[in-house]
Amino acid sequence: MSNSEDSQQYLNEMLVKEEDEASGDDSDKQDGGIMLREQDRFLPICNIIKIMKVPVPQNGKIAKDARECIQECVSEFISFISSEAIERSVAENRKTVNGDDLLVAFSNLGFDNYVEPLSIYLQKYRESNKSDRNLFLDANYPHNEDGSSANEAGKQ
Amino acid sequence: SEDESSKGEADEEPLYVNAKQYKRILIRRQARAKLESRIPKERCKYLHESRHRHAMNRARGEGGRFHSAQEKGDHDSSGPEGSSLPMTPSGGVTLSR
Amino acid sequence: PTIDNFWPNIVSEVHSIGQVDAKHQVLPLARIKKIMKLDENAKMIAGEAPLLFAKACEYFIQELTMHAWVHTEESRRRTLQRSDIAQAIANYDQFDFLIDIVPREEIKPSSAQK
DNA sequence: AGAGAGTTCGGTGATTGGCTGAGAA
DNA sequence: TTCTCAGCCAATCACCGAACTCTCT
Repeated sequence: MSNSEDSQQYLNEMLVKEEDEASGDDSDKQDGGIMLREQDRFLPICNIIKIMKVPVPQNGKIAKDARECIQECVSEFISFISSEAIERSVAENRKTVNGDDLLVAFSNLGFDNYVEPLSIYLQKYRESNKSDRNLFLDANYPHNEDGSSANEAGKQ
Repeated sequence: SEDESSKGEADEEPLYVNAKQYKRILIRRQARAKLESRIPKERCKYLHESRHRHAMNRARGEGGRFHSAQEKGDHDSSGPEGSSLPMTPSGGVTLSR
Repeated sequence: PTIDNFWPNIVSEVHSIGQVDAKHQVLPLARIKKIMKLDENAKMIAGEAPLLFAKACEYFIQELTMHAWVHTEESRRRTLQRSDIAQAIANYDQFDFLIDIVPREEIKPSSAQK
């Protein structure tokens, strides 16, 4: 429908943006239905807390301010890396952001520590998906591929 | 070539930041500015009205903790004696396996 | 459990993973994808991208919390609070991208400000 | 072919507040 | 010392993921 006229849409949104909050502070606005809720911008607070408790000692406590702060930081983390990764995928004339774009983005933005474990994780994910598909497809339609009998059975 | 100080810095940000992130920080700042109007300025007390009501109507122990919804309305008031054990969850002994 | 051992432990931990279980993730992939889609330049997103982010976010939360907890202990407290996170962000230049989310002014205690 | 967006659907864990001592001040 | 506030419980229901279809390369 509206694929190539996006620029116009964004300009319209810019114009709509104005000081609209004048009176009342507890009732939320239903302004044309474009207001973002917390569950659209953040990851669930419960999951965040669970992960925060890992490096904190057993008897340690976490203030509410701190939980919400981390919650906001994580969303910025995702957006920050995504922004770089998306730009790379666009630069290579691809419509889809893939895992390799993310890995490059992590590297370019100075998150070098993340690259090795995430590369391994990504590789394992692609392996397990491939093996699942191959087993399923081979059972139904015996396809012949070059070196298709690469079976992996490594488990601790 | 890790040089962070040789940036033609804008007059609005006097702090030096990671050179690898500098450009992206500025781009993200613009992107967040576009979203600013759609973001409520303060956090709401709770996310869902239905879950708020659910929490308010739940049975609570003496210490304010949530308690198993054994009964809703007060029907039993014969003291904590006699039925100290609520019920064995699986009907069997849960000692050890 | 120290900062020096954090990434080596992560690497050995990821090696011990047998098969990646897309199910039972700690963080919901749909929510991660929704956050990525808030970027106006985002068009299509590969399924592996939110999965990678789910892991990366775990690492990020743990590392930031761990750095913050150092300042909690320095102040001889048992409760991690927002100012500890602000200090952690100020002291490690990998966290610079959060400078607008948690401004430097939020560092309350009388401590060194670069 | 394969890969992702947009549905729909059902199963399920994140959401949730009152009391009280841990602990910030 | 004073007094704020985070942990503690588990039942509902909004939301996540799985299974589809459809489009695009």
